[in-house]
Amino acid sequence: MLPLRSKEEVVQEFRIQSIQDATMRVIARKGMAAATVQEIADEAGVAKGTIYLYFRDRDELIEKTFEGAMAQLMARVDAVLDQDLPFDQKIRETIAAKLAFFSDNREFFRLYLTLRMPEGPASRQRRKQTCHPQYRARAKKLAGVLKQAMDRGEIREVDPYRLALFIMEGSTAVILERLTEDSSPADAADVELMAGLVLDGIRKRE
Amino acid sequence: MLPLRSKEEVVQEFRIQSIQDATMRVIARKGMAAATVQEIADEAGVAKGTIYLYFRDRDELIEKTFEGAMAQLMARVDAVLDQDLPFDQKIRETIAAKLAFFSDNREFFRLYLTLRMPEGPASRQRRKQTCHPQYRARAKKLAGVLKQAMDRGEIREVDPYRLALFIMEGSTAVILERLTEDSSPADAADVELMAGLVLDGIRKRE
DNA sequence: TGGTTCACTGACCAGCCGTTCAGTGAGCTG
DNA sequence: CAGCTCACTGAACGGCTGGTCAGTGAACCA
Repeated sequence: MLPLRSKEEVVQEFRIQSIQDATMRVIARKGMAAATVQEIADEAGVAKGTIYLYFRDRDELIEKTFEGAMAQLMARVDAVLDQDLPFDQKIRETIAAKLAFFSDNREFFRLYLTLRMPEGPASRQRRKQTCHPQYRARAKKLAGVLKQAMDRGEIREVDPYRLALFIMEGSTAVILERLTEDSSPADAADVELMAGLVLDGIRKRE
Repeated sequence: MLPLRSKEEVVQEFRIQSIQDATMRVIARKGMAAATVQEIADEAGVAKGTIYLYFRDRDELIEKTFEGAMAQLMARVDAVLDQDLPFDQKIRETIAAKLAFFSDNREFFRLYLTLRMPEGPASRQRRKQTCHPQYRARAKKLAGVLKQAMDRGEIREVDPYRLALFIMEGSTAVILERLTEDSSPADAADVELMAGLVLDGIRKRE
């Protein structure tokens, strides 16, 4: 019975994961720019050089780390959007999923903040462009769902992409605020607050 | 007849302004972290040392620059909020003011993005904490206006602060998108899109 | 058990950038 | 015009950090 992964592969994967986890923790503490390779190495319990066995350079490390975490969030949201649910339920669950994700990965939210938008044009950055990855892709996906609802006449017609941005960013802001207050009021109430705003906002005018 | 400002003061003010303008341009081009003092000096047409005659260090330079620009935006928004207008008009004009400001200072919006939220906890940052200044103050001011409208029964009751955040960030996202597309569709339409969403979203339920 | 491999280590290096400060010269003053 | 002032300059400095690579030793092999 052959194992699916060789022992080496398992070890390697474990290392990569440890280092990425450490990266997230350090960035959560210090912020993007101040996170040094040395500190990440210390946090991961390895030598600095080891990191360069698994990642080409600091930029790749951060990019990969971010992509990994982002993929998790997207997977959760996509799971909701792809389900066959009534429209308003999708909105509610999308928001709830995002909220749950940020609660699970409190530390991650700073990384998210700093990477959501690119820092400058591709040309001539001190640190090579550190991706703002599937931000648009996510917005477009939501826009698609909204468009469908418009076509079915469930909500009124507006520019779906801008509406998607408005919803995404608005709800993110509230969610982040919720995390910044260390208090943790009932999640459900927050979801209802936001979903209510959005759904009333785009309801057909009589 | 004594001049209100001595010649020296005028020159000094001019220098400070040139340097701050240059700072904004460089940050707009390169992003926050990659903006070096040397390049700012070149852009302003002065020697690197000169900058240190007017600003304690790089952090103070960036902070002051940001505060200056921010004050402009706040002044415009405050002007609207303090007027004696019907509530929905205030929402519309607030959004319009923000849109106009970002249009006038396209370059500024990157600075805004990077500074909107703090990068990390005060402790042990490579660059000393580079302020996220009156973000909360602005949100609270808007929250106050919303609260008044609730008290007067014009809109339904929800947590005013979170509502304010939702509106601010949602509309900012759309405005930034508008600036990123180089196209410049009619401003009025965008204002109506957002104001419409918000106003319907918080209208009293029948 | 001696040999070989190779993941891992961490001292070291090179370059970058914020900050300083001795020097310069334009402009004022007596 | 001599002398002084002081805003301004930019070469030099020092600290920091990303990236390197010769060395180490545990694990495996023959």
